Amino acid sequence: MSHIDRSLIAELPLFADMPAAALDDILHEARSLRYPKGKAVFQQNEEAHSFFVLLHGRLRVTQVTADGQQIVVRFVGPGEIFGVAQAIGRKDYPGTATAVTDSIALAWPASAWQPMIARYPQLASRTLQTVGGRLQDAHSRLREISTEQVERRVARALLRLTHQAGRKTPEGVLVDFPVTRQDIAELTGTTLYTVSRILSAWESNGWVEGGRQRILVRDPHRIFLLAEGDGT
Amino acid sequence: MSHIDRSLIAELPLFADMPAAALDDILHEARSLRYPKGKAVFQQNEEAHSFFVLLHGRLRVTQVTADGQQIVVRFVGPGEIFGVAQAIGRKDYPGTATAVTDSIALAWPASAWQPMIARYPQLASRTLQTVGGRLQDAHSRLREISTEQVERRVARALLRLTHQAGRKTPEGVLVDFPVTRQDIAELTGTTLYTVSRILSAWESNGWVEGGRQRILVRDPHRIFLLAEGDGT
DNA sequence: CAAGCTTTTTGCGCCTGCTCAAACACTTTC
DNA sequence: GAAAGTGTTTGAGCAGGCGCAAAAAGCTTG
Repeated sequence: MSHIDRSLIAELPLFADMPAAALDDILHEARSLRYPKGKAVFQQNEEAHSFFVLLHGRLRVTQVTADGQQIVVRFVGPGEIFGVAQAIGRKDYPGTATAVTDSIALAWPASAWQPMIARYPQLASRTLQTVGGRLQDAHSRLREISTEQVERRVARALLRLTHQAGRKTPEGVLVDFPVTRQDIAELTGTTLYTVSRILSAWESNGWVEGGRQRILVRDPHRIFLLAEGDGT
Repeated sequence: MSHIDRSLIAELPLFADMPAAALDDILHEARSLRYPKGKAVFQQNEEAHSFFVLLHGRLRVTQVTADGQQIVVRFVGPGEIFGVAQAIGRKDYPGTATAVTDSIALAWPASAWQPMIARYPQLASRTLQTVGGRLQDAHSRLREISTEQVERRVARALLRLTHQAGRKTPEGVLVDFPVTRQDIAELTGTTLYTVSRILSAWESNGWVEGGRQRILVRDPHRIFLLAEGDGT
């Protein structure tokens, strides 16, 4: 059995202020797994055999409808807990998690969840906060998709992406993982054609710079105004 | 200080299998409050002073956008915990909860949450399941609103309403609290005009029967087919 | 029971954004 | 470095559903 060093997780909010012995105890059941770009960590409807903490990389969580349409539920970044299906009372995963960059995750068997929160109740409490935050995100998206026009929704999605994974460059803020127009369409409830048109228009204004699976925001304030401002 | 009988909550899933002493302990800090139809239990952005369990009645939870547009987040029914803002790490309520029928709720001060889950960890675990369920609902709605046409979304919303609060009558299933066309529009991300047109069309087919703040589903299977079926 | 208010219906015109098609650009593979 | 694969752009046409307006239908209040 491979040993996992507690320093890998000691800094994460989920495990903050936990004694070293507790961290070692928690890590005892964990495996560390590599997911090369494109590989799925788990599939929608698959039995929820594990839950995870992402150590490195980036995942895209999607759901497909009965007729094959897809939406992007969220992107998962380092330090986040994910795949907590059994914690919210599900037997299977409600979505598919796919690595969009080479990723490393810790995995615990689903059966470890109950004993773990029994011994360390703050884990339940912190997971509740995480899930609560996701619920609010989902409600924000519902509010936006219900009431706002596509361009504004795309602006908001782009801002979120830069906050989640923005890397500052001399040119502006770059979304630091591969994102397709299709991804943005599935985040905002529109089509890849419409996203492409909107980004092209912004690019011709010099506000962003596109590229294959690449978006650089040259003028974040401008995008912010599109997202939040009045019609001016 | 008024005493609240533990029999009021002993049957609720949230408190299932808890000893009588624990229930009494939990109830010690609770107040029971009446909300006549139309009164708000709490307002969006208000400081989250309390969390609640609904004993009787029905609430509508809404959010308004900066420019005054509104969406319906959910309806709350008897037995449900709600207003758990502080449990998910918020200082204020993210939405407004309004009684749509005369309602009675138990209220605990927000400050009681941490001690309560420290003493009864299963409360955190069960709240996590509740919030997780809401997250899945929100994702379902996002999926639907992103990928489906309005008529199908209205069909789904109507089915949900009948499952949440349907009363069987000889004529069909009646949604057992006042729902306006506007409510359904705000649930499905459309306008009250479109909802009215759709319900009128269904009514002329004999599948539903409308009325002021009233919807009777005469042919639930038909509505189910609209929601789930292929295009036939 | 008349007046006033809220909710619902319906008509009409229009626009946002979708669909489909085709070309183009960039990467990866052999 | 050609070929194949994947992602992006752009045009043209069209329609689902929105916005507005006005009337009708139900409550409810004095």
